[in-house]
Amino acid sequence: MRYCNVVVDISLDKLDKTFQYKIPEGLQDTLIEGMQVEAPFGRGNRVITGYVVTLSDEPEFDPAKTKEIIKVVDNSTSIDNQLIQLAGWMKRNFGGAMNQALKTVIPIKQKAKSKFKKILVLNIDRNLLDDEYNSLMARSNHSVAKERLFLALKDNDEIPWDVVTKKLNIGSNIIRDFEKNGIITIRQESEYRNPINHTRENEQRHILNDEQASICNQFISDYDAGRLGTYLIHGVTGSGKTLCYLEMIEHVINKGKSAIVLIPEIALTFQTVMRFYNRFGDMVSILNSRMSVAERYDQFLRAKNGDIKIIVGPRSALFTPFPDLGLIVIDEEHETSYKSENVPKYHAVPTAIERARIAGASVVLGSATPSVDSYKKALDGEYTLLSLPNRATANSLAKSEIVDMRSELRRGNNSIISDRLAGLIEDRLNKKEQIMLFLNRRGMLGCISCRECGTTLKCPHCDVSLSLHRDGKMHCHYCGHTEPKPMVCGKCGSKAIGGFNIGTEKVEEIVSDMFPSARVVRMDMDTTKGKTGHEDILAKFKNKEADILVGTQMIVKGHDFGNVTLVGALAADMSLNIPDFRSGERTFQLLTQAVGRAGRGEAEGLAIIQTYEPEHYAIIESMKQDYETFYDKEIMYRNLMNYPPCAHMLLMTIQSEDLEQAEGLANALHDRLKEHFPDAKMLGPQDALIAKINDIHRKTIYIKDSSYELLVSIKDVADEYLLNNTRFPKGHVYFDFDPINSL
DNA sequence: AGCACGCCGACT
DNA sequence: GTCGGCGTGCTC
Repeated sequence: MRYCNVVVDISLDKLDKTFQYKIPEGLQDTLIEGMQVEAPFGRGNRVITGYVVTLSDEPEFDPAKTKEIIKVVDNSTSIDNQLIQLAGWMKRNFGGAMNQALKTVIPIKQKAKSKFKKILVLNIDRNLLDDEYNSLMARSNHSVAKERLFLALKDNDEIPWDVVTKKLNIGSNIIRDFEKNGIITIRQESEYRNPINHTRENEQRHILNDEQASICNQFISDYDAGRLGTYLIHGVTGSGKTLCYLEMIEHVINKGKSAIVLIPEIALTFQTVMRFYNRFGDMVSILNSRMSVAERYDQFLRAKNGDIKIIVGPRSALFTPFPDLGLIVIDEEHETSYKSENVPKYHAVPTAIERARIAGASVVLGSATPSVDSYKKALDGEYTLLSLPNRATANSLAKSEIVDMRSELRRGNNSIISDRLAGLIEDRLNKKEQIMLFLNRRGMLGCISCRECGTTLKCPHCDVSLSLHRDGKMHCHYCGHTEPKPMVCGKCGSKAIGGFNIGTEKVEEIVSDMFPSARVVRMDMDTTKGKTGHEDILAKFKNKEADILVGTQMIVKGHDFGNVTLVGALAADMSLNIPDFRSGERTFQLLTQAVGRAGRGEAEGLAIIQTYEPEHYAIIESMKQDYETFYDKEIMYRNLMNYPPCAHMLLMTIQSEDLEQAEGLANALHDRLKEHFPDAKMLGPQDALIAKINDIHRKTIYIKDSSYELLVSIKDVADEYLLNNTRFPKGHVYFDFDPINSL
């Protein structure tokens, strides 16, 4: 007997699992994973729709009670079907279970939920309510539930359905009874709000310059000729990439298609959204993390109904169910936020390309510092490379200098600010110009250690150093654990316990000390906690209410301040020391962005890069703003070391609360894979870079190979092993293909 | 969510 | 005994 596991298309936690059904004779051959089916459900065998998640020959449930599928819902052209196909592709290429992939792609849970926001409305006169109540009480004196509802209605004309069912604990049968007797009516609210509540400004259309026009025309003529594909726009900061996106989108919209624009969450600001809104008006909607599940679902509904044609949002906007998708734009395509942290750990770029292939659409990637992966594909001819080598405005790129912090140290300056930078800050303050100080904190774990015996203080739950905050307590960035800083070292008793914490707070302090007259603002995780914290600080700086802005990567992402003429990158090489093969790429991208912040206005800008490794090519080329040379050197290194994109990598993380289970499972898995794939290059098992997070032990196995398909089949073998694994029930394995941060 | 089952008090 | 009403628990 063949069986299939089905996720039920109902919005409820308790039903958020699979149900097994028998497959009737006639469907044995047709039914595959991902199909939409109708099946009997519950005692009354009411017909529900669901999605087939897995097929199997083994009953997992009492076969006597297992029912049969009714039929396959045939909607092969529907958008749901396209997205299900995409989910299948994601499962195959990025691991995870089919239902996890389905849930990422289709908002199953919310399906019924936000469609009907039900409200009970009192339908009769207040006085009549009392009569009804009294007559009920006369009939019986134990109708407690009805009494509760009457009392609630006495005080409120309208009560939300949720309140009635959950808080008052009144069943739907009673509500229906009230409705039948005309005491109440049920109002269903299904209106959706437009998340952009601003008036549209008069659009001043920019005329494309020659470079911009040329790449737009290439896209347009390809599109009109039916040549769909993937394009990579390599455009320096300020070259007008967004303008090109707008032009391309407009063309596609005029052809009756829709467009998805992906933007890194951090860049999803008011200004960016308004550029699209001013051009396209109510055709545009947005998606962001601050929206409720229901609000986001509303936008998907509007897209499905054709009410909107363009959506702007983060990674998840990729799954907007446009039935007539024509173009997917991914801005700042090198950003790490395009790789999902959750299973399936998909990357938005290849996933967008697959979605476009299914839907018959094109993809446009854009960046000033393209990812090495994408640039290689463009050079190999897999993508079409489009270049915007010049700034659109007259002002040229900022000049930049490298300051060697080692010689600074030799001269006796052990401050985090070099003499050169200090002098320039002084100068700019006098000229009433603004300064940005960018602290590269990537990979910095401002650790606290004993200077006597060298012990560093670690989080008791994670294998991570604690860092000292201004509140005098030590914090763990991974699990949030805090503890007070000890007075003496627990190991040797020395009092010389101190932090090497050079966070933004510290920089702010140092700078304020050095330049007492300067007004300094700081922007980091701590100061942007609130809803508008982000915007508030930026607005303050923009309005020249501050002279110096100190911050982490947040401040270098796409914000333009015309009056900034000096950018200082402190500890530029910090991110070079992360044990990750992409650290050079990351560093180059961050520094290039930081340098690009200077001189966006009339006055010429200058960027100072402070480093202990002035000879590193990532530092030198970012100073020169020379992407091509950086790429050549980086790809040589990747080639030499067999790192992506020259080869592919599968990272398996084996986790368990129990160290022995984690070790045992890792070893067993390794041996099994070695048996099947004796030639595969396998590293490990070993401790993960962070060997413990939240009391969960972590082991890793890396496999490198030039063939992605081989890695996929290795994962399949591993999956099969894990399915039958009974020796290590407490162990879990997570797969990550071409990992972004290989922690 | 939606549906039936079973308990409980009230009434014939 | 039986009837209507309410809470509970299950759904392959």
